[in-house]
Amino acid sequence: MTIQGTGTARPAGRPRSEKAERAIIEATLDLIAEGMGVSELSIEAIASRAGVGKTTIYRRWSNKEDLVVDALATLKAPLPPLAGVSVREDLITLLDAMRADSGNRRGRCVMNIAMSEADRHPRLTERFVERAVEPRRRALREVLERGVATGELRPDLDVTLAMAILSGTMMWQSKWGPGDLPEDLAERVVDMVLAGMAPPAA
Amino acid sequence: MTIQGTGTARPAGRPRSEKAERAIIEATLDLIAEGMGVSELSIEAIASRAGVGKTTIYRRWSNKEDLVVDALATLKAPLPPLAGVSVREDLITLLDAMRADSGNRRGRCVMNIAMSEADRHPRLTERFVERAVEPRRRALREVLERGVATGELRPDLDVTLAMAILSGTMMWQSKWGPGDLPEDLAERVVDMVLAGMAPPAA
Amino acid sequence: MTIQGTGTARPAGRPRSEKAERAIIEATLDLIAEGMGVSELSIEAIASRAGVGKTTIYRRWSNKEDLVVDALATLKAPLPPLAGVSVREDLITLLDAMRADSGNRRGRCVMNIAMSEADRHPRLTERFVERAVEPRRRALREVLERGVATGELRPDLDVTLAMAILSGTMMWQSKWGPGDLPEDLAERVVDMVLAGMAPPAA
Amino acid sequence: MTIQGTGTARPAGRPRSEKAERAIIEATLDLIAEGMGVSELSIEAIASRAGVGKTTIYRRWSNKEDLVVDALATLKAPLPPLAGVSVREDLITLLDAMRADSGNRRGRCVMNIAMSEADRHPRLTERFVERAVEPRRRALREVLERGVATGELRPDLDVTLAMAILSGTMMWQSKWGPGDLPEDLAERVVDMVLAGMAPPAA
DNA sequence: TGCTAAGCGAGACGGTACGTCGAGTCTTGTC
DNA sequence: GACAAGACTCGACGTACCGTCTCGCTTAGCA
Repeated sequence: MTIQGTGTARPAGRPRSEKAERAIIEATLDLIAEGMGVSELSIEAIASRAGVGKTTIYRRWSNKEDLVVDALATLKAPLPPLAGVSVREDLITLLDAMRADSGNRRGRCVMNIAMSEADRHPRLTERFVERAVEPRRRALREVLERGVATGELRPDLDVTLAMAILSGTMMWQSKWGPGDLPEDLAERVVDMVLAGMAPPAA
Repeated sequence: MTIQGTGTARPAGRPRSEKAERAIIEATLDLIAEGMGVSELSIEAIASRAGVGKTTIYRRWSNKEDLVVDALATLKAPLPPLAGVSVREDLITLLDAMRADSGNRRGRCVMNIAMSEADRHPRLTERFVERAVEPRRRALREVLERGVATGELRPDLDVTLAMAILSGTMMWQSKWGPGDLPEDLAERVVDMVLAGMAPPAA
Repeated sequence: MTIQGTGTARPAGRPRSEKAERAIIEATLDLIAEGMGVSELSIEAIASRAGVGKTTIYRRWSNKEDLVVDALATLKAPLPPLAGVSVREDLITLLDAMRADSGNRRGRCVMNIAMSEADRHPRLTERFVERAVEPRRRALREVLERGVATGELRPDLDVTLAMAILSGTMMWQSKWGPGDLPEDLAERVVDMVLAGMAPPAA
Repeated sequence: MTIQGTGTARPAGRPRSEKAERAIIEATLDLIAEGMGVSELSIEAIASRAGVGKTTIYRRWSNKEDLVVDALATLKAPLPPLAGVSVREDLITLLDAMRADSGNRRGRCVMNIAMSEADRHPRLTERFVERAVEPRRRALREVLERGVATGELRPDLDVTLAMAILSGTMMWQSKWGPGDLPEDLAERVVDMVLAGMAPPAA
């Protein structure tokens, strides 16, 4: 009505409280980390733990999924910087980051949510893949393709399949493996798998 | 007094209906296959779809977890018979069974449930692992150890790690790979991975 | 089929157990006396307290009402014998029987049931009135009419109204009056009411 | 902090809806009038008929009794004004109000409930007596005592007993008498009973 | 003495209502 | 106009009985 629009129009009235927003996200992650799935998670519990009214949540996110996606997104560690020297080292760096991500309670829950709610909440999965999975996938692909180019890996390598092997192994380990993954896990995986990816004679 | 006890004494009263039991399991699996997680799943819906009173469900299973475990357990395909000739062939057979298991809607849901509810419902996971995961793990281990013994695989092979690579790759593919997994997937995985497991010189 | 009907045909098979029947009635009355209404009363509770299967109850009574009617019917004290000398004495006798009937836990409950379930369970009421109320009403009417005939009561007495006054007063007392009705209550009521029923001059 | 407290501080949050409250009471009375006792009465039915969630009922009344008491309390007609001229006229006025109260479906049900649930739901009875019975009892007592004072009634009258006679007669009639009580019933009762209460000689 | 038919206790069956909890929405007064 | 508080309708929870239905066993008279 009286928005004169000097650039980004500041809406009338009291601005939204960033403190509330942070409290909501934190409460959500806490509850997820305490073992709740998207469905066990109760908006009422989040509101209560965050010291916030339910309205304040629904004003920002129209449903649980959206809130969960945003909460999980704040959690993923940034991609580690790659040395770019050898393929082996870069792979170990990447896989080790995955191991670390799954090493703590929260990270493990992120994976659970991501993997389990796939069929149930397609939009959640879609957004999660876009934000968290794709960047890692892209980095992995780049390293492998570089390896093929530099001759560190065999020229006929099925890069997609190789990605599946590397990622899948790490995920499987963090899911079904021993509670605390050994520190040199990434190294050992890369070494074993690389053997099948190395050029025939070398 | 007049219990003659020919082995297991039949308890007094009307015996439980096997038909009802089957209907409940079927309804549960149907609903899971339609995309419901353990939490979205409503006992009321199961009862209604099975044409059964809620009491009849609660009489047998005291909570949702127990029911879901029993339902999932009826679902897993039996282990495929192994030819036992070459390690490569047996591995392909095993991995292909995993691919098939995950190829249909129900199988995929089984995995989702199993993987997602792990932290949330520890008893569910425990029982599921015991019934479904362990037998497959054991078979895989046997094949690999046989390969080491016969010299088809390198003598210093880390069998546990190899198992993780094989299983993880298949799981990852069925989770994040294309909708319909290619028929020769198992073969390609085995071939690539075997390269790193074969004896050094041969 | 082979009933030859020598008088009352004994049906084939095991005869019904009188012990069970008595136990059921007793259990029913116990539970009513413990403050349950026709609706709070649960067949399951009756069966359990009587040490009897539910079938055994339903075989005899097709619904709760019928059972309750039969149970209550066993409870009413028989009408007291009337001296037949003076109207005043006979009235006191009758009213005192009503007082005694309502003086104990069970009797009071009978009245509660009878009065409360009237609109709800018309058939119950109907049968209860027929068995328990009518005989008393008839006795009262006879005494009053005899009084009119003998001149002990005024000739233009509205007998029906007089009955209502006498009965109603007793019922009201047993319902809203003090817990233990005074022993001479009937006498005092009759005396006060008779004053209005006596012949004008006398 | 900022509660200025102009008398009774309004509690935080959305205030309770009076409309819902009225709808619940109305639905309750409707169902009672349709012949349901306290026990047949289902909260679910009340909620559904009132177009209200069950929670909204349980938020206000913690059990059926409390709801029923409140519902019945809204029903009782206010005490009729008394002319205060003659005892006879005032008694007729009071008794006629009782007759009218019991003349309609709802009123009759009120009495049924009140009388039947006495032993079963002591708190219900207690509160009902306090709200509905006591005021009438008090009015009746005052008229009778005035009559004794003015000499319209005999000086040695047992007022309590007289009250029982008058009230009991009316209740008995409305319970066991003909469906539609005659219009002059109160008059006739008072006249007959007064005869026994009038001063000896006059 | 053994057969047949009904009664018996136990208890499972498909249902209905209970009283509780949380979802997502709406409605207050305050900031 | 955002905020906390909390009432709103709705629907699932797990429990208790309903009245019906098997079960295997008992109890009688008739053969």
